Amino acid sequence: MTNETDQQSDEATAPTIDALIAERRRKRETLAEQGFDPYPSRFDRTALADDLQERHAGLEKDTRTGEQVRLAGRVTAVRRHGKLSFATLADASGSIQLLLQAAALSDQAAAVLEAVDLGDWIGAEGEVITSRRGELSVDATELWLLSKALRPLPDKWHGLTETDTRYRQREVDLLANPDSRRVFDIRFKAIAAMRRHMESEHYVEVETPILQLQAGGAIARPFSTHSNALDIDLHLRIAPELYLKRLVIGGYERVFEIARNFRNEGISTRHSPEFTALEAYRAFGDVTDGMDLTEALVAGAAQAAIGRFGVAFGDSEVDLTPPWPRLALLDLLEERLGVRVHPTDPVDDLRGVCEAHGVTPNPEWGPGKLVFELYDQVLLPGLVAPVFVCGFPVEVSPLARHTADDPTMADRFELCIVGREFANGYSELNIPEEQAARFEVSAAAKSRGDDEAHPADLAFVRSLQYGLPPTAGIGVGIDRLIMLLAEVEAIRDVILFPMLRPESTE
RNA sequence: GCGCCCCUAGCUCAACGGUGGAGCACCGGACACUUAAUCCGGAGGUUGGGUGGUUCGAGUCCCCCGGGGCGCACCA
Repeated sequence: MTNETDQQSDEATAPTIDALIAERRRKRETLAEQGFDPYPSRFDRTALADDLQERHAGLEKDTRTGEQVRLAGRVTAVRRHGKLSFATLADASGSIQLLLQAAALSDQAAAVLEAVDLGDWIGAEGEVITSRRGELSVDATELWLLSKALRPLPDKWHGLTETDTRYRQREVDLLANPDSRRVFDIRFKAIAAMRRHMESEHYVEVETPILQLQAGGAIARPFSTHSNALDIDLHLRIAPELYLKRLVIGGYERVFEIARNFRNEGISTRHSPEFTALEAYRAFGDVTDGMDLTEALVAGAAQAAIGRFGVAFGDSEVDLTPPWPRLALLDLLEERLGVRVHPTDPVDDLRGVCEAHGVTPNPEWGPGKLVFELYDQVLLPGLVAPVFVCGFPVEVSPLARHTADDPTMADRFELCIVGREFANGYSELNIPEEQAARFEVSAAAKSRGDDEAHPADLAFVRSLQYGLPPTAGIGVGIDRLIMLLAEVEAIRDVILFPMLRPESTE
């Protein structure tokens, strides 16, 4: 921290916070003047709070264990009683009480106790005991200030509620709000579990380009940037799909990437401009293997992250216990609409069905897109319990293999839970000529100004000409899965540092 | 992009259009078993910004700007 930065913040904030910071600085300087380093370079700890709590659970009150420990963490509470004080020390594992008797403290410990503020990082050494009231404590004889919190932490009881500050200063949110920690612990446990599962299935984790000449693999508007060295415009990836399939062509028969994707589109409770997806490709598999993998990943993530299959989301209670039904889209639509639709139906008929169910058809939409919109707007919202919806129109699946007996439908599934889509997968289209033809159609649409068309990627077609084996591919929306598991409704609550407008300078 | 709502001390919240308060945190003091410690005293404010408007008087009503939230539209 430089003086320049300090001065800036001094000018930018109200005088009272400056007074609070100045007071904490004064305490730090006092410690330094007494010869105690306020910023030691390291600290060796020998115990974690939760480990002590577990090992000494149920101990009688007023017990001395004889066990000497060194702890480190943040001070979250101090209760001073003249010559006896108590402090709560919180580390990454949990928290434990420090018992601080003036007569037992070293000179440094006494000075640190005098100078300590809520939020400071400290180290403590002492014997594990229980207090007269029976609380497990460390009867400290030594204290070290490890780093001072110059800024006061949010109210320990009420935490931090302003969402703006919670997102902009996530570190403060994390240390003030246990529920925020809970959500991100779920996130990281879920992702770790999925990674373990992929590893156990012998998938190789790979990294593919984020900066791409052409943003392919999905249908979305990309972010743009520029390479100075090459003097070319580039796009941030909207999906890793095409590169992952090229790796399968190259001989990596099972690959996956936990990929940050970027889409220059609307921001909402459910949409973040950068979001995380797990994409996986498995040679010699088809859409059925994709569903098996998806089911194992999601169920395994739930088990690892929250230890149960039941979740309450919004007004819904859902049971994620596998297996989940695999039902044909066209059957589900027939059941829901009372009429059987198919991409080969006359467009006007399909438009009529749309209108009858409150879907306003866009004149540009072909029959496949009309069927898809019926699914998306009419069927999907009612799919609460987990279900694999199988079989989607080729028209809206430009990279998926068509069904053996129906050239207008693709071997593709979507996983639907609580009326939302959580995963998507298909048997990959591996016939170069057919892929080229699909690109031609979509590129023509794109040149007519259709933003929703997939761009033609000739390099990818060339790759397919070297031979993509039969391959199953899946994509799982990680952020939305975490929302479901953590039972939170805003995508920003599961992203550590969500994209926000620039902070106001006023 | 459109509509509705929110922004008051470091944090959490009050204040009919009539002198901006409380709890926690902070400062000084007391206190040897507390745990949202307690008790006594004190300090802390350009009410998101606006030498915009209405009014005798604006935190409060209106307008503009900034940020955020929710809903709708696009999207996963």
